[in-house]
Amino acid sequence: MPGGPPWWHGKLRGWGYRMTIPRQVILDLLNRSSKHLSAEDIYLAVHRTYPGIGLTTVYRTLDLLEQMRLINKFDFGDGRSRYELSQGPQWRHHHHLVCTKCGRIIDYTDFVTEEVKLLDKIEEALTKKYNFKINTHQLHFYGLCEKCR
Amino acid sequence: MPGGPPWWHGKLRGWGYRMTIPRQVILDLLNRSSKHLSAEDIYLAVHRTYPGIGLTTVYRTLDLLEQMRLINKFDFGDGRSRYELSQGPQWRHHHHLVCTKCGRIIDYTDFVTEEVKLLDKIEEALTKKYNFKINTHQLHFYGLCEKCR
DNA sequence: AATGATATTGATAACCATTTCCATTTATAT
DNA sequence: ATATAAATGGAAATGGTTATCAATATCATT
Ligand SMILES: [Mn+2]
Ligand SMILES: [Mn+2]
Ligand SMILES: [Zn+2]
Ligand SMILES: [Zn+2]
Repeated sequence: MPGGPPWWHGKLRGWGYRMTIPRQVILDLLNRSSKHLSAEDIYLAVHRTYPGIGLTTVYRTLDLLEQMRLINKFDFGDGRSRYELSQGPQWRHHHHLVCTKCGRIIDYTDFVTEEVKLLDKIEEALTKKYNFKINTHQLHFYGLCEKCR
Repeated sequence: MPGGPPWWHGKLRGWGYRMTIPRQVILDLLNRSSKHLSAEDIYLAVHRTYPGIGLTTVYRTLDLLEQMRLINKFDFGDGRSRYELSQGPQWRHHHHLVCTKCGRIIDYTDFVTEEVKLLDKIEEALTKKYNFKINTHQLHFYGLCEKCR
């Protein structure tokens, strides 16, 4: 691993948190994954190399990273929360297609420019009208994927 | 209650289901409410007049109505599912503002025309590109409401 | 490099929304 | 009215997530 500490190293310190092995390992996994991982997914993946890391710590770390807004937390309706890195080198703003039959999730970036333009406009108007400070948004399309339709 | 059976009466029969008292009562409550009710909310409200209706039946009925697409099921992130009628006399297409502090949910209809126009266009393109049959969508803005910001 | 304050961890148990089970009741076609 | 399958409700089970707490690891200070 060349090139000094990863990009998120300073973020944790900046928020006054310590840089621990579980946090590094979990962040590294999320950084290398392009999937939408559940807490258990992460626990199992991490467990192969670091059997000492407990599920509780996974949950705690995910909560922490979500509060720092380093990751996004989703509920796609399958009974468990799922997480993805919200920023980083290869990150792009995107939304989701969710198959209600098999649970497959497709990231799409088509039209995001147009979407984000409209959403920004809406955000601004809603902020004024309802005096509501908007931090994030989620747009999900639900339906049947190629295999399931 | 003048005017014959309510508008949803035929729907259940049309799907081959029986019209039972719990189903009538739950649908009537959802029809009269403008809130986003949890299963427990519904159970408690219904329980005052019909103490015999059990929580299990509430869950079962909500599942049924969701499958029939008479209601929408949401997860706003507070650990329980919430439901609203998806059609009916006073229904209008709308999206949601969710306060991450107090859980307040605001329905808004501003810009829905523009939104829906763009979303329809996106839906069409995504359907083609990913061979994905889209049934519904959800757009949530998360932030802090007037009181909490 | 050793120290000490305290942030963090991991195992276990608790929590709680939702499901499963199954005997009983109810709706409806005949 | 009767028969039959659908629907119900209470109790117990399930499963993802959170609370508890003693043990451990981090890191500013020495
Ligand atoms: Mn994604
Ligand atoms: Mn609504
Ligand atoms: Zn599918
Ligand atoms: Zn609020």
